[in-house]
Amino acid sequence: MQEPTLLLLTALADAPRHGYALIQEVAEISAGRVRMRTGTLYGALDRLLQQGLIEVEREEVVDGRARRTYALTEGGRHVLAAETERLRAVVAEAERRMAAAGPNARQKKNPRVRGAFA
Amino acid sequence: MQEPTLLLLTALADAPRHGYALIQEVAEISAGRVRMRTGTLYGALDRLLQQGLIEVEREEVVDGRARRTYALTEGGRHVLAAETERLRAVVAEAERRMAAAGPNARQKKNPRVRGAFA
DNA sequence: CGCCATATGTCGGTGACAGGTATATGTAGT
DNA sequence: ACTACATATACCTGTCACCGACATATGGCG
Repeated sequence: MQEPTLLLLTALADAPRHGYALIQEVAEISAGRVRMRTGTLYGALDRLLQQGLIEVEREEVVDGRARRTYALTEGGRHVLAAETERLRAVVAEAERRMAAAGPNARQKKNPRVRGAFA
Repeated sequence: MQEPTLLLLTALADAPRHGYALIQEVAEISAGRVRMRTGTLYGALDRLLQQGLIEVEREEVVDGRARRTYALTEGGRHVLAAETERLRAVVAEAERRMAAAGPNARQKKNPRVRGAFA
């Protein structure tokens, strides 16, 4: 599971939401870092729907615009819980190792951080 | 960045290691969950090398077998730190939302967790 | 001698995601 | 009235990380 998908499940964790609202919610959760495209969104929703992690809670028409609201299923909630648990363990391990190497980590003169995405 | 790559950086966080040792280290970190294939490993190493996040620390021949040892660069250490920080925030947010919905989360009769990978 | 662990690498396929485009309506600015 | 933007859905194509299989080679064990 990649980050966009994880953020989607997270955005649905406290309340059901429709597609467009999820884009905004994801942007908010990630502090503006992740601007999810519609292609990514609806592709991911289809996938999650198929996996039974989310379900269509209701379909309505608001102001002449169709709106489909999605909700986490029980299974989706379990997967999200397991995923966060797993990630927390990895994060803890990474931090433990960085701390262990920190004191005597050798310093190079030319870090030369090329494209570094983060 | 996907999990295999993150685990690779984590495995290098406390000490330099060579390719094959990284596969075992990753398995250990993930409690046996992730069994990294050589295709994934060397592809990822090439990518990380190119991005300047790791570097070849030394090449030697041990018992007739070539061994290439990789180490995190300064840049790689920064990226790993940023990545863990970011993930920690997402995990915290997901847990906060799950707790917020938990008390009154409606229970469905047919969870029907299909392939759920986690 | 065969099998396994160690150790490196390549190649083809798959699937998630990015980016662009299409469609349609309501709202706000000029 | 025209333009631009926000809301809201959906498809389609390309890219890239990862998977699985295969290839190659040495050393140790039974």
